Amino acid sequence: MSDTRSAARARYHHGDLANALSREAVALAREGGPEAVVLREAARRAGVSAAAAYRHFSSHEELLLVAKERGHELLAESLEAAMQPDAGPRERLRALGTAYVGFAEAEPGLFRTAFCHGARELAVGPEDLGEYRAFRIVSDALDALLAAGLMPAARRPGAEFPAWAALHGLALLTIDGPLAVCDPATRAAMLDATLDLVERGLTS
Amino acid sequence: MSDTRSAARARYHHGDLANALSREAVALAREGGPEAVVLREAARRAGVSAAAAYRHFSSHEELLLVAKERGHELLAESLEAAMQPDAGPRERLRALGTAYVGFAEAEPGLFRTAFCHGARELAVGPEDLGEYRAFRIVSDALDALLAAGLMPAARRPGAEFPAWAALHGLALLTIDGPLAVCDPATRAAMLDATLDLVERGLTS
DNA sequence: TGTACATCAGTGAACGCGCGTTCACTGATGTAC
DNA sequence: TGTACATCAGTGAACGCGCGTTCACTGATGTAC
Repeated sequence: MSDTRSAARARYHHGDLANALSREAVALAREGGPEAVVLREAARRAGVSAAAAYRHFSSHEELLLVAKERGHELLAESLEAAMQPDAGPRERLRALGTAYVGFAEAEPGLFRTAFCHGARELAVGPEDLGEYRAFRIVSDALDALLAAGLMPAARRPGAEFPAWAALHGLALLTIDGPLAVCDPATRAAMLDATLDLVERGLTS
Repeated sequence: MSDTRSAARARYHHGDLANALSREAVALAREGGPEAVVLREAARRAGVSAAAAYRHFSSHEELLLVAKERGHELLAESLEAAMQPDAGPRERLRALGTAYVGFAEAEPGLFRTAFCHGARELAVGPEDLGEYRAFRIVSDALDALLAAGLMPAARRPGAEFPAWAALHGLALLTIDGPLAVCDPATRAAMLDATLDLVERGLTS
């Protein structure tokens, strides 16, 4: 009762193994990106045999997918948390971009996992957002920009992609590319320049 | 003499093994991205024992690095080939962006390898371009834009990053993200929208 | 021009490793009567 | 309330696999005399 978690682990029946394995998979992704999401290691950390994982996941790929989806979820939550609703649409957009790159810097492993190659792509188009919640959030920010009359209506359709692309690209150049070895001040300046470009590009 | 290559392979001394292994490493990257660059497989394809590779590369990482660098090289060549010098700076910039995303689509494995995590990052800053030739090319295109008076001088320093980020992000969303499952027409439209955003963002 | 020899670039077998996955099993749980 | 039994969630050993890397070796090359 004082420690239900370790008590649960000590029991022959774990009681919550599916969740525990998912948690560990996410922790592994966090620490080492998609390659680090190893079924045996997740089981090890959950205090359980490797075979036990197969009662809850049909394959390694399925476990990786969980980490991937959780990565997208946490990214989206991070974006939502960064935007206070009373701010103007321009400020919201900038806050969004800052949070996006900030998440990638703070959680590179998870970010890489969320966007890693393979392990099933989620279908999505300019109007069908699928499970990319980050996309939905960018979309809302652009709607706000449009509603405030800061953006030509003709430019609105599909504008999520250019905006997202700029942020996404900067995030990747920051964690895996040339900006990875730059000092924080330079990185902040480049983020600012990118936000300027996006803002100007949308609102001209 | 009629077939120097296979003759060379048949010989006990290969004669050009370092280059052959590099070639195979690039081929593997092309086919399956960085994870596919496997030292043993490169040796196998070169018709040589795995151990032989260690006469020319000190480790698997070194071989991977070769593929990585070659990826950057081919990307740069592809960009250069896409720009005819008689075009105006705006057109050159668009051609550049189109070629960048086009390269990623045509050679996703190589593109992913070029920008893959780990295996030593090359130092580079806004003024120190390092070995990223693509960066230099983007830089030149922006210089041309500036020289033509299409861009405020104050905006020029460090402008490579926002521009590059937008293209890079779109490329990644195209090969590993939501745009991967879209039809070519949608992809082309999103490329266009991104080029618009970049152009407007730079020249306003 | 011919021969001895150092050097170099290969061989192939083996090493240890960690992975995903399967299997026959066993201990715990909970339901039917 | 108590007992028989089906079901379920674990175990642990084993499978085959392919990897990077090392080692003692050997065949080819080219240089010195």
